[in-house]
Amino acid sequence: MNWQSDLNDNESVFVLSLERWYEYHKRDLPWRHTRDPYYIWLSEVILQQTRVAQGKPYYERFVSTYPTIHDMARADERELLRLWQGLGYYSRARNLHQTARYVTDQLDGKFPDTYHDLLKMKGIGVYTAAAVASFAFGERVPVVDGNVYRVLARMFGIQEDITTTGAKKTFAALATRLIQRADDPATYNQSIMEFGAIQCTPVAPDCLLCPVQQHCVAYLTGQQHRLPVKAKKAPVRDRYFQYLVFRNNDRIAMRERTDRDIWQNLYDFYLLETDEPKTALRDLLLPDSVNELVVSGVQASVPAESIQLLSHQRIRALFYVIDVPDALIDRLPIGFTWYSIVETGNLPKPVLITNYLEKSFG
DNA sequence: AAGCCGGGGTC
DNA sequence: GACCCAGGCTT
Repeated sequence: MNWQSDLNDNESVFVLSLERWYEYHKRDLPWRHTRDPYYIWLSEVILQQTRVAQGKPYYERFVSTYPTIHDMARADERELLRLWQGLGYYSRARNLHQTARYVTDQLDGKFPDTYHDLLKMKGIGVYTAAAVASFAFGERVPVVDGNVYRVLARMFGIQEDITTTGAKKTFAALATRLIQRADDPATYNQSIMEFGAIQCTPVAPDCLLCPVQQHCVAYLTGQQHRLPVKAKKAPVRDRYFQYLVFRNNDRIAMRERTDRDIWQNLYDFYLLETDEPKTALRDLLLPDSVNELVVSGVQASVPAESIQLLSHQRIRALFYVIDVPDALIDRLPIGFTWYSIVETGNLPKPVLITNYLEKSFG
């Protein structure tokens, strides 16, 4: 036996062991009872950068609200965004809607059925294309997600920084070779991700009960805690949001966010962003038209403060409630509309805003 | 290649 | 507080 077939043997044992492990340890998840590409796709988009436990209730809600891709295509985008509210990365919801409409209107409702064609859809990248192609259509193409990077880096002792382009090619090539040894490509793809989620976890992997312990370079060399290698991200940026919450009786002024910024297409209040933290209304430099509302109005109580942590930003928000006199209700800045408290409940909003409304007006 | 885009769970 | 999650898009 030459060195190459020996290596292949090792890889085959790894692949077949994972598939066997999966049949015994897999969780019972709703999207594992279907091969309908619409449901598979929906679940995969929801699960992008999202834990199963967080995404599952959203999946149930989407499936019951939009039983077919046609239902989703027909849906109002605002309603879809509201259903997505709280899940984050809202471009996923907008892309979901676009792709649903594209498949319904341009492809006669027939979902693309190859990795190659799936990649062309909005919001479907290499991971999701591979997931749908293998789970729904049985195509032999490997998924490479965060779990796979971790499992492969440990198993094969790969030291490359997984954030680099070179490493992505290394892992993709290895994954492509491995899936050739799989008994069933869909099962293998599921198994390596499930294995990463349950057994080969980021911290405190359960190596002592690991079925491929003796094949794992990291375990055999005591490196499992420091693999995969991943470059540190830039520190989170601090942002200071001063929200003017214009109120008139039981109505509040809100607008849709349209800038190239966080929370696109979600609703919030009049916003002044400052470079430094502020604590008083009089320190804010406001446009004259807005200042008119402020000086003519009555500031209710002290501003509420709230901090929202994103993966890349720390938002420190202050909410100043301004009671606008009836005479000035037509002077709202462009884009703003009065909404009753009840109506604001129907608007898609960032969690920061939802929490604030709940706390102050709920 | 690097930056941007959420929110939540876990240690 | 740090890490990271069934990533993708834009520049």
